[in-house]
Amino acid sequence: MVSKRYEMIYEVVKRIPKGRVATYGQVAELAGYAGEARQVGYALSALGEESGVPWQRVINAKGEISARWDPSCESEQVQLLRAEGVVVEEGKISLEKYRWRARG
DNA sequence: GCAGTGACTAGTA
DNA sequence: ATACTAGCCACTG
Repeated sequence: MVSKRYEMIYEVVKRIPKGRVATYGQVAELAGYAGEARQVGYALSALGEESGVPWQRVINAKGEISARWDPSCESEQVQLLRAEGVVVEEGKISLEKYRWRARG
């Protein structure tokens, strides 16, 4: 069973529209846990592929995909993002173009 | 409660 | 521009 904070983070991640991305800090802030960017990544690490959470839409402040225990997931995340229309170049994403805005 | 760890971020060189 | 360092706060043992 995950912590309540994790569920809040998952809810925010699920709110990220298709073809958009958000940074860890942004997700944390929207979830009401500003400054806990690390916890966002930590929470996503506890996710499963069947969790229904679009974890691939969450990237770091540099627009890059943070490495996990398995580096192969990096390429997989890129494929998922590209499938949604997000252009990924050299493993980086233009935050200025694809960053999600909760305000609409 | 203490110590170690982490899918981060911002600052400095 | 890249590389390194410090700060951050919650989870785990």
